[in-house]
Amino acid sequence: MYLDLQTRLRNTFERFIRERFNVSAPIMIEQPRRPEFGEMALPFCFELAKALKRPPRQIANEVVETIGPIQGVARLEAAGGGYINVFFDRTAFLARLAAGAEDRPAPAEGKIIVEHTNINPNKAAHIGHLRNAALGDTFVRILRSRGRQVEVQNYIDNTGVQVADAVVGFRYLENKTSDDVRRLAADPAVRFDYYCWDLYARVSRWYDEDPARLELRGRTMQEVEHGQGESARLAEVVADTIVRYHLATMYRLNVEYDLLPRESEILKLKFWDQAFALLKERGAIYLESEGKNKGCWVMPADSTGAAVEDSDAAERSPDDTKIIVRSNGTVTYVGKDIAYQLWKFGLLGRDFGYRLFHRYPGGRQLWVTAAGDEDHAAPAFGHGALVYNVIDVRQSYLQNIVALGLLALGYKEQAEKSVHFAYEMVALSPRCSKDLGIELSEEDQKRPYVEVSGRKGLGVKADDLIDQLQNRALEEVRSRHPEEPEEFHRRTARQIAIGALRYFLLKYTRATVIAFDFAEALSFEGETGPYVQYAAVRATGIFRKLGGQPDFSRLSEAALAAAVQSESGAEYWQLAVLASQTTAFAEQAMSTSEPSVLAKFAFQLAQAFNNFYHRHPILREPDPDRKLFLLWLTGYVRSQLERALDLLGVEVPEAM
RNA sequence: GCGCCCGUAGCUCAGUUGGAUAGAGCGGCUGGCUUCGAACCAGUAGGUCGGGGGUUCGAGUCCCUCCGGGCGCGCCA
Repeated sequence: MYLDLQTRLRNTFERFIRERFNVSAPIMIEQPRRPEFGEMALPFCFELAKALKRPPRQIANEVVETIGPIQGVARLEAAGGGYINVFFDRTAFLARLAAGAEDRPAPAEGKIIVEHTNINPNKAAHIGHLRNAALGDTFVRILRSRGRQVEVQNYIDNTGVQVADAVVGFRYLENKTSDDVRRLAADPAVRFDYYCWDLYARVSRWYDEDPARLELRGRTMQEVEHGQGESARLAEVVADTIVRYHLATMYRLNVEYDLLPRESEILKLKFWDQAFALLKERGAIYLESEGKNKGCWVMPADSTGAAVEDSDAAERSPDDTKIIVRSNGTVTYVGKDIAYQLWKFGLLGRDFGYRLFHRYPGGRQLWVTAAGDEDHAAPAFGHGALVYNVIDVRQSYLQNIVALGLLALGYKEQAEKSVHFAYEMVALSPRCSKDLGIELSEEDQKRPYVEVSGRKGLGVKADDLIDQLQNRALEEVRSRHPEEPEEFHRRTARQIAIGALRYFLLKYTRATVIAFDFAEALSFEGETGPYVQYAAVRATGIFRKLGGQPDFSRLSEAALAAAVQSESGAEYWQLAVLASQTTAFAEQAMSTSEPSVLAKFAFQLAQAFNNFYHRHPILREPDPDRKLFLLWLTGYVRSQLERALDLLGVEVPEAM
């Protein structure tokens, strides 16, 4: 609705100024600062002033006088130094909203692959992982709402060093066999992921005490990669068990996946060998014959991961290359990542096998890669037209190298369509570290925040935080609704806790470091998820009291006109027109890859509704036509709040 | 050293490819529950947008420079 009108305006003005002034200019549309300035403001006359060498206000006047009527627009007004303000035909706009008109997404162009979460399966998830998943999942929801076909992948590095470290811990620090660990993992009294969290920190300290012990890690890693023997069996138990924990944790936050591509299959199916052959064949990498990188296969790249000027390989500085294959013949992490990225675009010439891993209660199927025991009825994975990798900003260098690898292979388009969806880390505020009982060095105490470290066991575990939020919410819900059954208390507390958590993680822009603080994260007041949920719940409450939805087909155009022209008409109108912008904000969140704009919008709409709710006692409205209108408006705002929250992955409770 | 990011109210943050009088939340102060349930609403105080130059009709936004902070740049992942 709103978006359609915006598009219509843009096209109309573009055509008009091209015909009248013989210039083409992009038409920016912005939100006026104040409601008296109308619903949309166009500042393009300022731009035109330069080309035409005339004062902007004069151009604005001319445009307003000569452009003629535009469908859906009541009037145009030249304002300020040269703005054109657009005033909608309010009654017509509301009538179309009431008739259920909606903005349609533009036709989609191929599959989008979004990779997110990607937690090393050797310990419990922490708050940093939650930010990744919340951002990734919200972005996916937004893409899907705009008609895009999306495949969500959660990459599992089940043969990497971190898993090897857990194996070292069980095998050499605790003298456990794979059967012992299997029993431990199956013991309902043990939180296996928490157990591993501590074990991982212990192993890291154990290495620090005697660096010679790192040799054991190297050997273990090779055994794990090889896929056979006791270490490999142990690794499988650890990784598989912890992946299940991670999926359960993420499911608490309403996050689901389509596919778990695993490193073990990348190895078994020789993805790297294929990529290596391609890279050599096309000259993307070469064997270094001298210098410190002698014997390594390297790719030209500068220290930011950007391409370097063509020059003779012999003269190139070792600093302008990135090692892809080590001198001992083993491949680096980026090498495998290049292979994986090629597969995502369907460029590798090789595919995984798949088998069904899990069926979510809502019906979505989660598949995992397989080799040997695959199910041939699996859907077609990969072959993306556009790929988003949701990884924190510290991975920029490696993400650039991956894209550069594609470019060096001649896949310019796919290199451009490899998007690093970057975000800043979640760190701990000094106060938070103190709350956790963490001793900080003097140096760390002076810092604005402390980095989370899995190695040190320094961080807030995801499930601990969710539990805390849930307990707080539970207390609150119980005291407010003592008459309701325990089942209601638990369900509602969960919805509120997740609403608070997801909103908290999404309200910051991606470039902002979140210095985690319990007081802020645990708040249910002010700019929080529960505030927005509460606004929607209040609207529900009105209809509950009323005993159901009235028949809105009885809402006449005359009643709409009377309402917007009434004393409070401007208020009603502003609320309605704000609510009608849900899709426009979703579109903006998508095009800027910035979910926070949608979070901010949801809060703004909730705020507007709460104000309206406070000022207008709807059920006591004496005029039946007006009452029907107010009920319609309430229902409409509620539906839009629910939509916005759904895109943020937040549910609306029945009552709060 | 090179590259990227950040610096806006006491605190935490928004600020729409440069636009109209810089906005929220928290905290402070004042007021509002006989109600569609106050997880709420209203009012109020609080700003040389890190400093300095520049670009232009117009700069929190772009450029340069300085200051302060963070993160990258490994035969780790």
